Amino acid sequence: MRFSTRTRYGLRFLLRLAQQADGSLVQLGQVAQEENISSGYLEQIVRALKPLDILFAVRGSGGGYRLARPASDINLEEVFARLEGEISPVSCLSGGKHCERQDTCSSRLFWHELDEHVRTFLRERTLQHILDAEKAS
Amino acid sequence: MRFSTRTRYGLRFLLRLAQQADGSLVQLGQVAQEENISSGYLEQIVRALKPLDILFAVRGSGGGYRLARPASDINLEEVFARLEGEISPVSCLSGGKHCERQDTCSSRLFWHELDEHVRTFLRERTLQHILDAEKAS
DNA sequence: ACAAAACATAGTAGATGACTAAGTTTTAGC
DNA sequence: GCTAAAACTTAGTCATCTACTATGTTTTGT
Repeated sequence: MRFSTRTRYGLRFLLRLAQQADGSLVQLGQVAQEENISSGYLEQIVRALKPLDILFAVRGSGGGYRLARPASDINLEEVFARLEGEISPVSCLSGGKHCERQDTCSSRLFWHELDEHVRTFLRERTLQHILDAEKAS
Repeated sequence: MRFSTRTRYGLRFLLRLAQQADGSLVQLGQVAQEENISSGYLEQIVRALKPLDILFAVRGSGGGYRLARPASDINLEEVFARLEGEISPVSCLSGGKHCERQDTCSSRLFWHELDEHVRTFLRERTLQHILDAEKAS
């Protein structure tokens, strides 16, 4: 049940942007250096996040990224679903896939509950929550 | 965050044993056939569960498996930890591994919370719970 | 003795994860 | 306009892991 580096790096990147309370631009290359992540790899990850409309990018020299929405308005379910591909613990819960064992499967309900449990946790947590928790500790 | 077939098949096998309310023996080959799982693969999985002392095996002709403890006494955390290898969502939470970013890592606390959230869910759920939930639906 | 079961190890093909390489496009500053 | 710095994009690669298969050995009821 391990999350990929994609998700971990992506989260770190977003947190880095969220830390700029003034909404100033942050360059991807700088984050990559600070966090010891290959910048090429991080670019792929950031690209995967673009369709979510949580990033605002300025191209060209002097450009960079900032959050397109307040950190308190970006929950982790959407982010994770995008980066991880699928959050569901088992494939029979996702997409339109139909499992022929569906009717007799005694564990299906359990997987569904676990799925909901994790989703709810992620949905209720925003980037701002993580920042606040960090400060509090 | 997908669970492997190891865990899914292992869970199905245990549920199959739990269904024998009278504690009668169930053969691995039979379960493999019923559930459409390769018996060789299922054997590996079952072997991984042995150190947990939740299985009682009778060898030789006419042999089979049954649960060594009541289904209500087998929680899913121990089972999953065994089959999945590690439940933790990120490696810096598991084992003695030390992450050099530990002190400055703003997401570490979050990962820890998520880890605990899932573990608690699994710990509070037993094989019996799953059977009961199935009957109720 | 034989068959049926549990027990055990090694090997393998395909998928996936985690990147690297090699570009193109946009824009600020000179 | 030229240059440099940044965002943007695609394709390829290497190693690890998943999900098996193959091939046994050992135990035990009949």
